[in-house]
Amino acid sequence: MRDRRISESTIHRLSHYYRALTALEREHFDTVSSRELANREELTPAQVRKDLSFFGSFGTRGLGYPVKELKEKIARILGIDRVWNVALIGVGNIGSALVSYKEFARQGFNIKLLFDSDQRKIGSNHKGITVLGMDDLERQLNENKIELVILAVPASSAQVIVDHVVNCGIKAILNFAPIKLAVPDDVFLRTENMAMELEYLSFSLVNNLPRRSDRKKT
Amino acid sequence: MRDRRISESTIHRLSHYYRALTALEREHFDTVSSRELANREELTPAQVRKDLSFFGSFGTRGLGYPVKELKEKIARILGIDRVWNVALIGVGNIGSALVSYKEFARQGFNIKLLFDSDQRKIGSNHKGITVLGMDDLERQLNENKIELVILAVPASSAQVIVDHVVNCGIKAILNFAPIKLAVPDDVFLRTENMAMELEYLSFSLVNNLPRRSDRKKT
DNA sequence: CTTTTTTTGTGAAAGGTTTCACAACTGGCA
DNA sequence: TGCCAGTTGTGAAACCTTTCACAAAAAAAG
Ligand SMILES: NC(=O)c1ccc[n+]([C@@H]2O[C@H](COP(=O)([O-])OP(=O)(O)OC[C@H]3O[C@@H](n4cnc5c(N)ncnc54)[C@H](O)[C@@H]3O)[C@@H](O)[C@H]2O)c1
Ligand SMILES: NC(=O)c1ccc[n+]([C@@H]2O[C@H](COP(=O)([O-])OP(=O)(O)OC[C@H]3O[C@@H](n4cnc5c(N)ncnc54)[C@H](O)[C@@H]3O)[C@@H](O)[C@H]2O)c1
Repeated sequence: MRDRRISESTIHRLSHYYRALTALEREHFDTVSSRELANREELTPAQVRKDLSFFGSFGTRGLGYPVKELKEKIARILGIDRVWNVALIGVGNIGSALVSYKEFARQGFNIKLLFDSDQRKIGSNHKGITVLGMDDLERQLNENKIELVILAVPASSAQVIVDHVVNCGIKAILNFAPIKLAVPDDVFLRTENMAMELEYLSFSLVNNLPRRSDRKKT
Repeated sequence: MRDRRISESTIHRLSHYYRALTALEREHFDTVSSRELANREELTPAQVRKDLSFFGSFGTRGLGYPVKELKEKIARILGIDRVWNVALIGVGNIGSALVSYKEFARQGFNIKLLFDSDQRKIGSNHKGITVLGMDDLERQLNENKIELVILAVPASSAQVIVDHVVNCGIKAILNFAPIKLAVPDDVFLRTENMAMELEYLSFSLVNNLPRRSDRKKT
């Protein structure tokens, strides 16, 4: 954690390394070389070493990286060595799918509260969590120490709700509505856009690109 | 469509332009400047002009770009000026959410077939589409001229199914399982990884990055 | 204990993307 | 008709990311 401005690509690759290390741990590897780690996620050894070098020296020359330790270090860097309290707003098609997504819980993202504006949904139960109404938003977010909000509402309501959420002091939002949302500079916002991925595939098909590419700009 | 190798970032930005142009059309604008287009999607005017210049000269100096025409041109480039027949495999939490996703249909991605291996799901109906069993896969994909497959099955079965799908001649796959899948070089594969986006937010929070960034590498 | 093998960590080079800056062109107006 | 304001299209520059290549270090072999 020196002076640097770490690139988004590097951070995304850390997520890949974390996933590969989880598998390696399960397979009882004690150490792993940059080459093996790279192979598992379709990257290059040099990239692995360069990425890790931004954060310190974790390996042993001639031997490689200690699997368990490196995994913990990366978890630390990514901030997933702890539990994050998450609220999800909009318990519709995609919202209710996300509530059941085990990967989130496994990485420490604990969906603790659900909100919806639909009277028929308020009070209903999803995976043991009761859906709350929007009027209670601010108090509930505070009382439950929510730090992260997932937005799964229609595009037409998204900006209004983001404003509200930001007003409650939330600094990180994952948005699923396919729309550009405005937030203050100190709020982190990421937007998942699945249609965009399909469009990329469609472009690839009609242009018959010479080489496929998985993952989105690492 | 000259000689070039268009970057992934440029393609993703074309999707953004398309979205902005759709809105501009609805608002009855006839022309739009690179500045206005850039503002709407939080990009720079120079980038808009550079991106478009890879594909031709669509604007008029002193005036800007014709909204309707540019939108059509971009649809053409992205390959969304036609209907793509899509099959979805794995009608679980996320799979059934995706069936209801209107944005896909709106952009010409027509989810025509649903598959699942679960006996209880086979024969059931989602948005008017009957879920089929996996043994019928090859014949159905061929008969229905499916060109694109969405995979929403557990990570543990994903590779086996991809192999099967590739064997049926499918050249484009959108995968939701958080796992690295192997496909031949002539098959386009994209993997949506939502946990990765949350991890990026978590990293941002603990490292208090100086500036937020929406969208994934443009 | 010495040599060989392996593999990291990292400057430097190469490659790629974004931004700059301005000539060239268009439309409108006098 | 000539001039002005506006805006594109695009080389060149600046910036950023990836790959290369190798010295340094450690482990393994002899
Ligand atoms: N369905 C998908 O697979 C999918 C995929 C990607 C993105 N998205 C996007 O996710 C969003 C939700 O999609 P969906 O298919 O789940 O729609 P949906 O209509 O099923 O769900 C939206 C939910 O938000 C609630 N809601 C509406 N206005 C609200 C408000 N002001 N405050 C609180 N809750 C409110 C509704 O009651 C509903 O439960 C949309 O923006 C959509 O474009 C959906
Ligand atoms: N739930 C989410 O919000 C979410 C989000 C992102 C990614 N994902 C990923 O998407 C995938 C599906 O997640 P889910 O929550 O919908 O799980 P799920 O268990 O609800 O659905 C999986 C479906 O796949 C079917 N299936 C299993 N094996 C199959 C096979 N061999 N052939 C055909 N169908 C088969 C199952 O019958 C089930 O209907 C997982 O890989 C998950 O990690 C889920």
